Amino acid sequence: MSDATSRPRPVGIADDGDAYHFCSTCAFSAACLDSGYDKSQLRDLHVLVEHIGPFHEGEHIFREGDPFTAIAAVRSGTVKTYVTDHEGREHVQGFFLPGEVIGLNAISQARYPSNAVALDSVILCRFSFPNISALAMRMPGLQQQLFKLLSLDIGKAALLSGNFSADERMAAFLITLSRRYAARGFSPNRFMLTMSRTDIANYLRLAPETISRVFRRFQDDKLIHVERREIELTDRKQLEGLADNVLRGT
Amino acid sequence: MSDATSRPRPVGIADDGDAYHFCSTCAFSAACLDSGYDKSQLRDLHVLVEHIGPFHEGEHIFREGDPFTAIAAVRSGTVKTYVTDHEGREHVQGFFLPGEVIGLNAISQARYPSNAVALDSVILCRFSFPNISALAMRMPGLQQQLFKLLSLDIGKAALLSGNFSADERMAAFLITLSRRYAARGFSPNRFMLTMSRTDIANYLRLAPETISRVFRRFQDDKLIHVERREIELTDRKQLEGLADNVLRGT
DNA sequence: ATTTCGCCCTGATCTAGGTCAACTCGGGCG
DNA sequence: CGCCCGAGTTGACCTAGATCAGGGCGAAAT
Repeated sequence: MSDATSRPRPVGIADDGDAYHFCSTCAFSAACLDSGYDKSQLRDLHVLVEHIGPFHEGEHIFREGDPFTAIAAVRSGTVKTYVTDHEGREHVQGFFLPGEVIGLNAISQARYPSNAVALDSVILCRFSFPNISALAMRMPGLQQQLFKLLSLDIGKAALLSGNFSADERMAAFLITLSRRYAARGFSPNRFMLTMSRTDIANYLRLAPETISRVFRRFQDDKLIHVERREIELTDRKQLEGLADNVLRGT
Repeated sequence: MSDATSRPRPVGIADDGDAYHFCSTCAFSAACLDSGYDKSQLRDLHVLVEHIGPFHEGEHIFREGDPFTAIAAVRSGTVKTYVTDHEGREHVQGFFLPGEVIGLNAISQARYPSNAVALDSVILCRFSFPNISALAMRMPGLQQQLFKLLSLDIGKAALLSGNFSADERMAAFLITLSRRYAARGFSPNRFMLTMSRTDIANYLRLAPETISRVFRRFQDDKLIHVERREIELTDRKQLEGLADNVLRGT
């Protein structure tokens, strides 16, 4: 999990006593807090976490087939994962915002099954998987957290797979983005689309032209206001309604 | 995880010394073997596993929203998982053959996010999740196995989500079924489709009529021979070729 | 300031697959 | 044995979204 150009910056844990804040954005801090910890565990955490980056736009974090060594939480920026098929068409599998974890689908084959690329400036919290799973053996909360994260991703992948119209898919995409930003304390109704129209298209299984047209129609219907990559959700109710079938209580 | 009509038959472990064979079909026996075990662990296994069923065709194993208590390995039969949307359309999420594990996507919300129904006569190996995850704290191999299973399901879900033609999807479906049967020692080229055309359609995001037509065309092209629910793959090479884009090295 | 280049938008057409309707067939049941 | 019923098939259309082609426009490079 590193490019030639990436510059690893191991940071570990400060010695000033607030060690449990070892990574404010990452999905594991809560688990570690919940679990309590002792001196020996803290030593483990110290070697466990490593902040890497920044990766800049277009830089790859890992590539399909790379040996799996670590999962990583996004600290800042957006990561896109994708695969390329025989005919060279790109299939985008997901976008990962701050706080979300990449690499979980690599565990089963011990290789990353897809490519991960930075869409803007990205900093990661890297966790050696052997180390974190060893640690999970001693911290029930951490094991639980890992199970939850994995289980969550199964559900996430199932969303895409349904049989939905372009409008439904787009609405679900926007609402999901909005909720994820909101969960991290960003504005739920006004944010940047860090990915291109083409990326969105490949993610939603639509043509880029269709993305344009749906945006246009949503805007004409006063559901959103979109300008370049800046978007505002102006009629959440309606959007949620459209997204409902796709998201179903998620 | 039980219907009014299901009849739980706890079986636990025989006292005759070959305790590690506590369930020959389920995905965890290998992990337990690998990990070694001691007397106290065996006591845990004893309360851990429970064979339930048979569920008969159409009988539900769990329903959307049911509180999550256990995962289960299919011992025999086929399980279909699905959700129903606002308009009453059914979205089939997966088919589970002997040896495969259902309920993994319920961990994150502590509720089953979908329905599970028996397509034929089904017997399950039920594992209380609190118990098995507690046990995993002491058996590294078991924890590893659980991580792998979860990770595998993420990848599986991603397959459906790609942007593929009806032919590609169908070929991938058949090849996948074939491989899964083969892995369990059944014939890879001749097996029963335990699900209806409509189920296949809902799974592949196609209309039932399209399933019929693709079957017909595949048969005319000598790729398969299908009669009622019995199918034979007569040109695996070609089918694998079609499926290639979808499966990509899987 | 101008060029260039990569996104993005928009209109005109095309098509894979959906929809609708009619028919077949086999299996359960009186 | 004949009836019924639900699953499957087949053919005739239709439509959502893809594809193709052309053009605009902002940001970086020259």
